[in-house]
Amino acid sequence: MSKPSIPQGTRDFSPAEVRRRQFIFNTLRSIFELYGFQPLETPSMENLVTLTGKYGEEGDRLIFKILNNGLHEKKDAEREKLNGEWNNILSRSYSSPVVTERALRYDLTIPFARYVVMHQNDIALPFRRYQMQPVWRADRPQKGRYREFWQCDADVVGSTSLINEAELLCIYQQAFQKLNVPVTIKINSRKLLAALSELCGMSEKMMDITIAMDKLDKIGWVGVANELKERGISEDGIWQIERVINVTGTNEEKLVAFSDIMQHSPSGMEGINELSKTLAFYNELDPTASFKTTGQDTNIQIDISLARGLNYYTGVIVEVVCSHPDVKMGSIGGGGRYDDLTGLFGLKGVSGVGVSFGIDRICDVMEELKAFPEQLAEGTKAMLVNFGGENETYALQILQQLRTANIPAEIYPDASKFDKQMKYANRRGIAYVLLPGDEERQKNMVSVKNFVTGEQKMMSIAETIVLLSH
RNA sequence: GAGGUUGUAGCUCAGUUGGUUAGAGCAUCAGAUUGUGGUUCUGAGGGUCGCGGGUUCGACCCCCGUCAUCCUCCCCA
Repeated sequence: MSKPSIPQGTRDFSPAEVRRRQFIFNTLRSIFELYGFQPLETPSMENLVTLTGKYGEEGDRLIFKILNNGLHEKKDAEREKLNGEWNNILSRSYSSPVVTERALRYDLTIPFARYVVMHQNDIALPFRRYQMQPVWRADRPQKGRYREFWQCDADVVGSTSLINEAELLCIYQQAFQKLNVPVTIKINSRKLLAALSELCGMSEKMMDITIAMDKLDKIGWVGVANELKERGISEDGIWQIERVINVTGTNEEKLVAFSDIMQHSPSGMEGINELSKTLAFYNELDPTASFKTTGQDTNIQIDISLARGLNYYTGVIVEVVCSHPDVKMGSIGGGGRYDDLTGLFGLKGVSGVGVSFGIDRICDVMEELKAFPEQLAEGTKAMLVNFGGENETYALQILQQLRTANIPAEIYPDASKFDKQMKYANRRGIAYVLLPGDEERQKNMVSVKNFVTGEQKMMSIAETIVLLSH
């Protein structure tokens, strides 16, 4: 009598929830297609070696590994070896191809890079693809964090043009506009972060600096300064960082201030130039232009404290957060430029840039904001009541005609009590109930009851089809 | 890896300082009503109170352990 359950961090989706999620998928798909991206799907599992080492130390630990099967066929000697390896795995963070050589995908970017390398002769560069599939992480679940969740990614590989960055910003902008979610799009460059760590005289501490700075929103400058200290950043370094963080104003003003501070850093100037060009391209393409009165008020903001976790980014990085004051949710999307992603798999010199939508969080946010359109509940339009006997046969004939006319319809499969059938139709929210009884059958008609208004009228099948067709 | 929350019927939850046979709403089934639902009334079934141990004359309640859950930190979408 044990109650059934599902694994931690996973969810069932009810019919209504699936419809809401599909609304998001459909919206994104249409935008991706509009911008010329092509669909791609990759397997749920990858070879473990494809994934390890790509997401940093923390990321590696969160990869779901798949136990090898077919082990019972092993010879005794191999089984003994297996036992040894198994104990190793249990005792520490260790993996062995004897025990596990596959893993569930952790994101869509690395499998995409793997795909590009494997199919480099088949694809025309630059290659633009979108991908909407679930990913898995062995994280501790909590609000807005799941072990199985969906990502929708759009990436371009084989082009270093910043037009790509600008287009991806447009995609973010247009998507969240269509989804009715107010957002702030933060933008930064890893090159600025690299320059900043040079400025501090500690290039090797770039990761420490960026991780600490990324918490600015949460713990404030004092908290960040403390963390920087703990991470071994010098007083002078902290002062340099404070100087940069204190820069405010419009994007243009920030870029001017940064170029003043970083004028002697080639990498810093490069980052500034990238951001400036990206924003210039964006202004030409801006899908929200017609909604704006001036160019001043933009939700795309340069944010020097933006870091992004994945360590393969090298250039422009972006992150999307919901800007509604009542919504407390981490980032709902992110992405950036990775100069040498495919290099990890042996294909040098192919630069890529991409963005990702975190569907599950977007769905949670839209739920909270009641941002879904009302009319998503379209399902069965008409239900035929089952009166049994000859009337049942008659009902099936009507049902077939309705479906031929492309009207979503169903019959109550059992000749149950009338009120039970009516209650069922009511609970399902079906718009029309059709009553094919003795009288109707003899006249070759059917009584049509509108379940919203309660009105009922007997009419021919042809008239019924006309009524239900819109 | 660290800290906290919760666990009682299929679901959502009450349950007094620790006291006899653990309750409600919804859902299910049956009936008032074999052609009229969303909104009526009546009745029925359904619980090893997460699991294990302890304290006690007596435990859903107190203590210890354990498992599950959700949340916070870390990290991330």
